[in-house]
Amino acid sequence: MTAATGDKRRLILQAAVRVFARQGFHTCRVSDIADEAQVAYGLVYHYFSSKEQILDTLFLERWDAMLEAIAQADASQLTPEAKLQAIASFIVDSYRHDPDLMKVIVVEVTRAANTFGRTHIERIREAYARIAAIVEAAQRDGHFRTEITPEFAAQAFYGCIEQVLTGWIFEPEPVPAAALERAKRMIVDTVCHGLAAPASGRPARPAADPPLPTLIE
Amino acid sequence: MTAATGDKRRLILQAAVRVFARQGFHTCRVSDIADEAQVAYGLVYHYFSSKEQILDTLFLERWDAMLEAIAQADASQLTPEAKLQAIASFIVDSYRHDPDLMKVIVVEVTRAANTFGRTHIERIREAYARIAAIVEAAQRDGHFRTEITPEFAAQAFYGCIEQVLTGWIFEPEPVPAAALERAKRMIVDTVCHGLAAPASGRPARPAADPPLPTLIE
Amino acid sequence: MTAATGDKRRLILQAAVRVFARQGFHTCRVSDIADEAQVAYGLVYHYFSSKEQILDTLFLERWDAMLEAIAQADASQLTPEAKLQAIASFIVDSYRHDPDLMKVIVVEVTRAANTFGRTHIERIREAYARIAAIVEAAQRDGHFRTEITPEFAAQAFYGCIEQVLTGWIFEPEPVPAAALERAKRMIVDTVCHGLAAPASGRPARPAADPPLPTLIE
Amino acid sequence: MTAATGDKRRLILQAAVRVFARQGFHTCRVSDIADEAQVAYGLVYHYFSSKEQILDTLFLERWDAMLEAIAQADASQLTPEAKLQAIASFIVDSYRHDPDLMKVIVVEVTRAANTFGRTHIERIREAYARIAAIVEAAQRDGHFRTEITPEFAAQAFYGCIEQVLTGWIFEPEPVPAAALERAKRMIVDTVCHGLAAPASGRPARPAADPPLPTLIE
DNA sequence: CATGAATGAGACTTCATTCAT
DNA sequence: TATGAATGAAGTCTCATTCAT
Repeated sequence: MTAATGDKRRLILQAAVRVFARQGFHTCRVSDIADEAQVAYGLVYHYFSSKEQILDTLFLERWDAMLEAIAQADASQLTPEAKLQAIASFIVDSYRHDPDLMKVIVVEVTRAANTFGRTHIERIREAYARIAAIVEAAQRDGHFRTEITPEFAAQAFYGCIEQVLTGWIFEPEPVPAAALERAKRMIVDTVCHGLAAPASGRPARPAADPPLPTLIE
Repeated sequence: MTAATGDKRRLILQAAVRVFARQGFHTCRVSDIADEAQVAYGLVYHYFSSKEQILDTLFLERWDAMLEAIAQADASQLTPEAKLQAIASFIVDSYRHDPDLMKVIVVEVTRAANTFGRTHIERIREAYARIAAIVEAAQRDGHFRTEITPEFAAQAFYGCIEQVLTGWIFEPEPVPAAALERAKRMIVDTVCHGLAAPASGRPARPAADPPLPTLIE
Repeated sequence: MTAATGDKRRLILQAAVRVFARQGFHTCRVSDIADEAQVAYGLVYHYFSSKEQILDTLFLERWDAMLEAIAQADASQLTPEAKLQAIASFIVDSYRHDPDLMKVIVVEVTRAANTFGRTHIERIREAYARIAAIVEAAQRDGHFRTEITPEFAAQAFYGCIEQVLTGWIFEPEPVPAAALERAKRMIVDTVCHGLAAPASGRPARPAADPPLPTLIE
Repeated sequence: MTAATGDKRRLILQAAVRVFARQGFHTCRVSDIADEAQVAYGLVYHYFSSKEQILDTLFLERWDAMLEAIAQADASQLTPEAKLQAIASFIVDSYRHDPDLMKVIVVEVTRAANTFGRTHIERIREAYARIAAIVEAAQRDGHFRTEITPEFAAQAFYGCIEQVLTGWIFEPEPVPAAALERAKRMIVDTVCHGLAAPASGRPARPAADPPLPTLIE
């Protein structure tokens, strides 16, 4: 007996992660995936109906885990800031655990406004909505201020994380674990407390917004 | 004779923006661009050596304008927060002025880690570096606190903006001007002052970081 | 144990008839046959060496029955017209008994001039030859006139039948039994006595063949 | 200037006729057509959207010519028998003019009950209907007897012709012109006057239809 | 400058067939 | 017998790019 059923299927998925990460979804060929998995070309189509479906499968598996993580954070007894910390940690740890997979998800799905992003937009927005719900609750109980709408706050928080991931993705060398840990803290620190020095106080919103010069021709 | 030289060239570039925005770079055909521009197929190759070069041209034109805008902001006498405000405004106004172009740049270039993003990585990082320089100066003169590294701060700031843009990009309907204006302020407000209510004070960094449960299997 | 040996083999053949009839030989997959027969994929190849061989088997089984029927008709004491009637009846009854099988034979074999028709051409012509032999004998004993060559007469007779079958094959609904019976009679009536009204007499072959306008450019 | 526009398009159509006739639609490759036409592979797809569309084009062009020929025959002042003669002549002459094209139409379309035959069934039936109309008119004015329904008569007539064509199609050698001419006459003679010797008279329909032995098991 | 027909390499997908169990 | 995973050759269609006019 060789191995469990679905053995090769998992092999193909893992190979696809490496190939998509290395070459990009549009640039790689199905044969690249088969070669990487060391299986016959046709076997890819035995398990998946198309190249797209492989990516869909990868995304959905991982994204559902993230939705679950956000839900768990939300359901916890932590402070709002700690909840965001838990989410940021989950995503960063996901990256640590499988950087290629996170690269694929960020590069090929969540930003692919014309292809997979469009396909999975509902699932993606579900994550933002759950983060926004955490913020909204925090505003109600006074932990967070109300000038920032929850939806915007969720975008800022998630955008901050994704940008950090993007930075790592572009790095040629693996990112040291310490940098990952530092990023976890800085993400939440920045989003919760801002860049401004506390001394400077909150400028209580500039009395008159300085008319910013539009630099567009 | 009809118009100035380069007339058709500009027509093709503008058509490419619309087509790339609508269908995506990889999904569209050169003939789609020619059709959209209402010029002959071959003329596209008279002005550009490849489909890639069209996107390169679009990106470089716009990105250089952004680098210039950041430089201008940095060189100004504004407070650090106002400088960031100027940059955010520039980008949001760029979106208002030509949403398709910004969509193309964000979707097809700055996140395309395997293709154009890789090609233009130096130019892209130049923007982050310039923002980081603004933050660094602000830290030196006490406006900004030093717990957040300038590089990280730049990522957070730009990531926040790009996420907001991404949200708009995914919207089926045009975003109202008021929403754009509101976003400009919220971006800077969030990044500079954070989500936390001032009453809650800066938690002075939790004495002991709560060991966050890693949800990775 | 369930049933006799070759049980599954027969199951596969019957399933193949339905699948070939429904989808056509070229358009169906071997897996479609296995699914229809509710047997494992590999079992098809246990009993048959290829998809082609399944069709060959189906054709040969049925066609030999037809050759036998023609031979029986020929050997009988019936009048020539009754012999043709017996053959027409046999074919029509074959259709009634298993329309799918007849459809497969007509559509996939007897007209498939480049594939199976070519392969089985000898067997197919054997049928025409036997019909021609009946006509020839009828001409010798004065029942049939000699202006029509026996070979041509056989083609006309068989072609008439096959066209009627083809019409039924294209029908979406099953053909009522009464229509089948009517067709049996009309086929022989037409081929033996023609469309012309008896009053009009045989025009003794037009003295001068009117030069028919060739409509080919 | 080389040649008229559509030059290559016509070249491809003609090559397709030869290739479809030689190898069959399902068995040939698009590259075979391109090779036969001595044009680049891609040019085939410049003019036709698929291999299927090439066959559709060939069929429709020719079939419409046939419908027109039938209409012309019907509109003429000829006797019913001469009208059928004109139609048979047209089809036989079509075969003489381009045997490959007729082979393709008969083999790949009019009998392809699951593929092209189904697609073009309406157009095909239009031909039968027009022939039936001729027969019906002949019945009304007493030229043709009424025991055979016009629809059946049309099937018999057309089936007879198609069977003759099929015989030629299976011949390895070109059919001599004399054989074509002979066939034209025999087709109409058979269908109009039948095989039975005139002496034998019309058997006034057998008083009691002899119960024909069903040879089906 | 402008046109669009022509080229052909390349990629996805299908599916008949084999084979280990 | 029976199963269905595994194989890989083959074919359709796409489309960036070239080129003759």
